Amino acid sequence: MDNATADPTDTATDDADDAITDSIDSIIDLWTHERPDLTDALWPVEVLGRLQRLGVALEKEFRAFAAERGLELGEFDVLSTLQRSGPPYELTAGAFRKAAMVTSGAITNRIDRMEAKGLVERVRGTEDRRSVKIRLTEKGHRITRDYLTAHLANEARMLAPFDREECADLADKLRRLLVSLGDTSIT
Amino acid sequence: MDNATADPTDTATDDADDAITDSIDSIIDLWTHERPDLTDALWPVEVLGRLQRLGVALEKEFRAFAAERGLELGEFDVLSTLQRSGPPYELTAGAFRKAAMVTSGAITNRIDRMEAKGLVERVRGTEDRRSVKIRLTEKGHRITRDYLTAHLANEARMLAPFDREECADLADKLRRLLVSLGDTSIT
DNA sequence: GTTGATAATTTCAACGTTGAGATAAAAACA
DNA sequence: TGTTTTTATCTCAACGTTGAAATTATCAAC
Repeated sequence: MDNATADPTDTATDDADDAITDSIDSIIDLWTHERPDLTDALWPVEVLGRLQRLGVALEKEFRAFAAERGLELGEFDVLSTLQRSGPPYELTAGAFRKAAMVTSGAITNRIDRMEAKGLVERVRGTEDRRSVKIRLTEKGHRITRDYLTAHLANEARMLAPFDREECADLADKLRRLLVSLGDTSIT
Repeated sequence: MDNATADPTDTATDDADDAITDSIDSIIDLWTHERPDLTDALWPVEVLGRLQRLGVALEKEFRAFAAERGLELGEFDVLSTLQRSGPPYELTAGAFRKAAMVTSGAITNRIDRMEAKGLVERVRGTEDRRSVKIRLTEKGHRITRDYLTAHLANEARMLAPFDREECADLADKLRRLLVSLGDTSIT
């Protein structure tokens, strides 16, 4: 709900421009008063502060959505990565590590749990026996299919404030930022 | 830490339009082939998938930046929240909980560590003795000041691909999304 | 074939967060 | 006054991730 200004001391701000503001506007407003010397250096916060906060908010949203369906967020990540890889619906642990941006220990842990749940199964590689293929089970397949439709509908709902053109423009800018941070195509 | 995969194997892309692609483009491409029935429902991923991925990437970036300076990411969060609150540079634990979007246990833990480091000190409220004021120490003040300048410079560097108008447009859209997700300021 | 280097995965302790319950003080009501 | 409800913080076990070390397998060179 309300962030920043835990104190009601902001009633002094009189330059009211009735625009709807979010928590980052509040934060920038506080900085402007406390450190006026930094006013001209605060502009990156308008973007990166919001991205940071959206990251936390979205993760919570998606985690709750997954929990309602008996899944951990990282587990859905593995399931959907497997399904979109296409037949035979199996990938190595290393592939998951890159796709999910987590360390190897996290992947081993996730696969352990998901194997216990019967969502995936480990298949030792026939050629390279160092690698282990993670294969989607029939149960995992079914759950992923059902989940995916609901997930996309939920995402569409979250983007209701935007029309398609705005979404496309937003997506383009976010892509440029991702690329500049080194998040290039996986394939 | 390798989200590398930046192999130049696409020097001879055959069917793609020469646009630079990121990991989300790859993911959407995979879905389009594996689940063509969902093609028209994938558009939210262009935005939310990128926001999710940017959230992870930015958190890693900021965490590494903090670690180089001997701070946990959450600790810098507390420090800067305190400093921008202005004199007397003290806030309650509850204020931090809202500002940082974390649970009470996390705040207690952070304050414990930061108190041990001498960055903040607990001051039991004189009026309401349930609440505990967290006050910035002189050492905490100094560290925050130094950190902040470097942090803003780092953020500006990350936004180098954009001009100011693009940043403003991006910020506006992100604000709208935050507000629609309930991240509003005091009205 | 044996050695050495490289590669993929697993193990495991340390760490931070979660979330429910405990503790304690203040406020509301009798 | 005493009782109940509400509010603020702390406690603590469970959980997932990290990151380095260990394990096991492949490959290259001799």
